Amino acid sequence: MAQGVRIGRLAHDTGLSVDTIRFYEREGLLREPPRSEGGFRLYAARDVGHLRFIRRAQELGFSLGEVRELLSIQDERGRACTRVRGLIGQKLKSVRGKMESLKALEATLEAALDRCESAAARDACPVLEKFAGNKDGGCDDHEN
Amino acid sequence: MAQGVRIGRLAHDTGLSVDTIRFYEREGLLREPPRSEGGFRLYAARDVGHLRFIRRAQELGFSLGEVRELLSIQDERGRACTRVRGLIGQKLKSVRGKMESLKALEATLEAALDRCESAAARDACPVLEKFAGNKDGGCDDHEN
DNA sequence: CTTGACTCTGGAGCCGGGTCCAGAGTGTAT
DNA sequence: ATACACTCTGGACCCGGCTCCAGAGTCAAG
Repeated sequence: MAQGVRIGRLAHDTGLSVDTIRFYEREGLLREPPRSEGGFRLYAARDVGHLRFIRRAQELGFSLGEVRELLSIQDERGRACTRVRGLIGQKLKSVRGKMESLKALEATLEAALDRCESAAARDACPVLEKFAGNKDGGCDDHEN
Repeated sequence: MAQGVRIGRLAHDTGLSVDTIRFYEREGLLREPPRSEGGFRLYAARDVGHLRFIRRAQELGFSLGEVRELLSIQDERGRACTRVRGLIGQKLKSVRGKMESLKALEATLEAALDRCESAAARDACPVLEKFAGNKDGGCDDHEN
């Protein structure tokens, strides 16, 4: 076995499964590595970094398609930042939107909990009212 | 047609597709509505609110399974208050967890954006380098 | 040389969340 | 009475992101 580690080792080192790595290759996220005489994939150290990049980007909420785009951007250094900035800006916006909504939901759930704890929970359910924006009776009509 | 609107109208009013509404019914997210003589579903006004609830919860990142759970919480208000309280508490916890991660995500993205903005356009993109966390050359070794 | 772990390929399967379709029936406007 | 839009059912299909499998080949240790 000349240069490089086999896929199992790479999987172990990155915490991914062998299948996932091959899947990423098929999907064009990971270069096709050189092979051994017998056809085994032989990975270099940098592939670990590459896979970590993919995982990190994914954790940041980028889809595999977007990750592919980020990767392709790397090849066109120079112009890269403008586009990266755009992608990140978009993500940031959607993350902030989600946070807004979660904050509202948190408040709603807290209120519901308070209400529940102060016992008189036969009033209209604050969760439904807040969520459904349903003026005509809140939870009451759930007798299906 | 006696009481209620047909599915097309409901779809129009909620911005969902007819198929999606039937799908939600199959999945147990929407009650089975009464039918006309001929078998057409007849929806009441409250179903609009119900569907909006589902959409809103979904937008907040809840899976359909979780939405089903939220709906069941609503149905059990008053009675089973203990259980309701527990479920709401759980939800609150997970909402806070989600907010935590989104906050971290936001910080990361913001930092990335900052770095990006302060870099000269022809340097290697700092975001990509950071992402890769690759000490032996950052983005540079992407010759595939 | 044999054993046993590892890897190969191609393809199927899974989950979530829908979306589309055909063929038959319903409702209503003229 | 007839045209036309709408709705019904059941099932197939799609996408993303994996995961699993069989059957064949590879490699290193003993």
